[in-house]
Amino acid sequence: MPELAEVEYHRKQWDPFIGRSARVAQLNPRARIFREVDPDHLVANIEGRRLLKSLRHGKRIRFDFAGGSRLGIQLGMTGAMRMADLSEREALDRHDHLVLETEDRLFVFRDSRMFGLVRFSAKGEELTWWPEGSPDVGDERYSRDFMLSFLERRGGAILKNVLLDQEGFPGVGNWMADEICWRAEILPSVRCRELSDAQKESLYVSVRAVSDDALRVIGHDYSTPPPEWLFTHRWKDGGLCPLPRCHGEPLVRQKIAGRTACFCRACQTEAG
DNA sequence: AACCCTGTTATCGA
DNA sequence: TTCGATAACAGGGT
Repeated sequence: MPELAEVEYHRKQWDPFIGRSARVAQLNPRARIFREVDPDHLVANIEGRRLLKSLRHGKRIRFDFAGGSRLGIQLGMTGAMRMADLSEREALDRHDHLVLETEDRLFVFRDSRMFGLVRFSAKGEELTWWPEGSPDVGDERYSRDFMLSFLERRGGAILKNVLLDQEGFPGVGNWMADEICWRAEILPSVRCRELSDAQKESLYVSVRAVSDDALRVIGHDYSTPPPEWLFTHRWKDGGLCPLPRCHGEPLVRQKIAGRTACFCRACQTEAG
């Protein structure tokens, strides 16, 4: 389920862990999420070390432990972080692939489909999996120039596809991409090089606005977004555009660039 | 029972 | 090179 704001919410679920150390209570080394790490190495360098802080970049989470160990978590389609009471130790799910236990809590990473990923770097090992120095879309330092040069580089590609590219729009997923296009009043099927300057400006403003709104509402406590967002209507059969200007045009669902896109034919246009 | 999925990567061919 | 379509991953919801 997770993109930018959902990932932020999941990251915070382990906040009570900060300042404490844990032992690994459950880890299935054959689970696919460990395909890029050596589980023994990970365990040896995490157990007994205090968690110092957590960070997020786009859809990636990072936990920094005392002694220089860094644990990376990517939630994939179905990943979830949670805190649980010690009493739940006997009731763990078969998809709870990584469970850390402090003196009074369990901290669980669950992922049923296992499209998620665990990464790890001990002290001195290179952080190849963490993007440094390129702000994600939820960061106010995410700049116009960065977005514009990425759009230029991918000029021949379909906008929806480019919005989903984590290199250019770190954190954007399927619903955010649709929400961004809808707020910018641009059809998701346009080629990037067809966008006018005004549309590109509108796109940038929408990227930042959707990211900030999502972090504020969903990232804060997983609230349901208000009906003013496309979000609330996009999966409903017979969903109507909530913008007053088109008087409730039926929303269209269509596969674009391999993913289901949802848009309003009246509000969103091709050319600027 | 068939079909869907808020993600990512590899591969093929245009 | 760049892009899009497709499959694959593996499970659960409708």
